[in-house]
Amino acid sequence: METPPQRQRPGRAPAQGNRTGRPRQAEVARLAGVSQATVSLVLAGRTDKVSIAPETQRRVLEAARTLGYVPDPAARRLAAARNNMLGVFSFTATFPTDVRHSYYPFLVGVECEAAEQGYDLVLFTGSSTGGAGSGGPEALSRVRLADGCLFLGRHAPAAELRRLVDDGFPVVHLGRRDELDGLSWVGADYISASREVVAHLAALGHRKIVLVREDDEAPASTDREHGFLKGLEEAGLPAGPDAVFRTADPASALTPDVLRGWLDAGVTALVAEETDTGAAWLALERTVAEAGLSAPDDLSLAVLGSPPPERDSAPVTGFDIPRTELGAAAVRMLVALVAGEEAQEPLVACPFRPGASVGPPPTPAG
Amino acid sequence: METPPQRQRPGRAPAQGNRTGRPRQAEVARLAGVSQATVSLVLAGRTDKVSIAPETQRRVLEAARTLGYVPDPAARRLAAARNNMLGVFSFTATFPTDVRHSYYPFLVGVECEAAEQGYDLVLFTGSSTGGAGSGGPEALSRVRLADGCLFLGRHAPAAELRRLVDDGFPVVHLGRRDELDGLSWVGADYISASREVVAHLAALGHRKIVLVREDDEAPASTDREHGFLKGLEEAGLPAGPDAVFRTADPASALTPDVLRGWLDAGVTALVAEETDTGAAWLALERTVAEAGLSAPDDLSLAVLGSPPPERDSAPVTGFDIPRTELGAAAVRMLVALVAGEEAQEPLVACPFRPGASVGPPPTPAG
DNA sequence: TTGTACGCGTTATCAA
DNA sequence: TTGATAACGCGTACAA
Repeated sequence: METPPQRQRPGRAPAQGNRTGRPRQAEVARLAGVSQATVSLVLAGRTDKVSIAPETQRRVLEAARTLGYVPDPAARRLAAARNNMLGVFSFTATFPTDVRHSYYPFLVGVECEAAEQGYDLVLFTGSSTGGAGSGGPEALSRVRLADGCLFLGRHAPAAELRRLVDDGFPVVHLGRRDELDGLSWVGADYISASREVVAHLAALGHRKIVLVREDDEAPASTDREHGFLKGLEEAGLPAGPDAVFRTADPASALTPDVLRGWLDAGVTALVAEETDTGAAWLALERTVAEAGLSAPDDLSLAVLGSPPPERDSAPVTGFDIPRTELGAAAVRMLVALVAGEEAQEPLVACPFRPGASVGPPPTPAG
Repeated sequence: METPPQRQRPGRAPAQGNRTGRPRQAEVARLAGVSQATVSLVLAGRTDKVSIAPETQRRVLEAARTLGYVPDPAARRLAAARNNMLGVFSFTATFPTDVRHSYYPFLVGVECEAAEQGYDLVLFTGSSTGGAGSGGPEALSRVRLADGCLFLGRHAPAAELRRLVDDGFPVVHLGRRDELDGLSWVGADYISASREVVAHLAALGHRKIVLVREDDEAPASTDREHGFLKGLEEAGLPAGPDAVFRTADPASALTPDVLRGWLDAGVTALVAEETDTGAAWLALERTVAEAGLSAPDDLSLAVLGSPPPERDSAPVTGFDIPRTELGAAAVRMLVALVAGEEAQEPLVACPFRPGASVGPPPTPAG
């Protein structure tokens, strides 16, 4: 074997060995006896738009196969602004110790739909863990490796998101997010679902219903209240301030006395919102038990969402949050944005879930 | 070579608006009144090696802050071959429906240690889901976006891994993997841990011990057998072929009759390997119950690993697999490789776990 | 101490 | 149909 002692000509003619040790299009081109541009065209499959001699195509493809050519994702993204990858950024630790609070169900849908759409997934871990660029604006900036990015969690910093959106980087937020205009999001239709729960109760004859909720300004909370009030209105029921019991600490504020006060006032059904912690529902459930009452005999109970899955008791009336479907919908929207299309319908319906905790109101005289 | 006066001056003076709408170093340079190279130096903090006027540095930093400059990860990777990100690739779905079979515990350690080391994490979903480049060699190639990559799962295709390794791309495999030389890996020290379990049994007085294992050539299985046999040897116990019961289907092959046969032959302790499915241990446990026996009175039982966590009965003697620590160790090794250093010790010790399923051998005559 | 020039690997636009 | 050539944004020898 004779390796002529050529001293590395700089630039022009690509030598056989490059920094990465892996063939680039230039090498393929040399082997196929064509130009690098032709290689790019053939490999990108754009042969219909520019039309290249079949024989040439064959040579290029074979050369690529021989050399084991694989495109460099970074270069692809840099040059074409696309590399067929979607980012997912979650602000809480992606792999929390407590699995219940994770975004697992969403991610199942995301992963599945991304594959369906022919995109690969790239997950970025949150800055909460104190990674490389935590704190700085760089933390969010790395998502630019992908063609677009999905954001999970309520606490996505507005400024950074704003920046991405303003730069025209495709972003979809999982969960309603109205204060940032221009930001696309998909979310569960808590309003309709909550209204439906109230309608169900009203249809059974309940005339006085109280909502127990936490003191939180998150859309997920306010949406539920809106839907609840709307449901009361539509059923012709009083929707005064007494209809909503709002407290920062349901566990201590929701005492058996409070509960009995409601019943004495004619309340026959209680509805609790569901949150990350499930505090409102858990407090309600516990207080009812402490007061020696039980649903649906003494009163009806419903939850605006799904109660923590750890209980194996009878199902509670409420609605299901279609987390997997939400993830999939988010991916579809992101793909649309990446393709330069308009974002579609952001709301995903929550199916009503009948349960054993709701019945007709008890007759007044027992 | 002179560039003739073309319209739309190429390169030289970067206009204010670029494709991404986001400032690049050139813009920062213009605002600070320096060259783009200076910006790069200052921003990279290499001011000690080239030494730049403090005043200049101040101007550059301020300009960068004013414009809200953030580096482009793709460009960074392309130019410098580094972007401070570590990849994680798992071949089974990253978010399986069945959480027990996931790599969750590993990932907890990986995420934590990556943050510790100042690296960001990028997760690539497996080709199993049928993503963009499933099947093709491109599936694995996208990991090149990161500085190095961690691979999870037994089924990482050898050819693709070989390619990455040959190209000098830093790769660490989670789990022993010897058939690919040059491939770095970290794994649990099943051999020592299994030996220790046998030593524990021998010290209690057991003289005849049988290992129940599946018919699998995975290192995780063979390592356990090696350690088991080594333990027998060191205790001066017979390590003949009878000492290992190997079957493709423990559930049907491990009958109460087989079990009684062992006891009649003087066997006083049984050891099962732990695998993904836990088939060997589950079969053993069930058969013992069916035979009307119980541990540790009638015989001693141990498992080479941790039994499925769903049981809330007494702890079984065996060893713990330090999954989280394994993830962390893998990250440390990967960081070393990325830095061009040698890979360190690949084995992580599995702590012995005392349990209630092991005791002294029953006295022959009851 | 700072600026010039080039390369990283790909896509895209033109002439030829 | 194909082949130069220019970006894409950043890092870095080397020259000034």
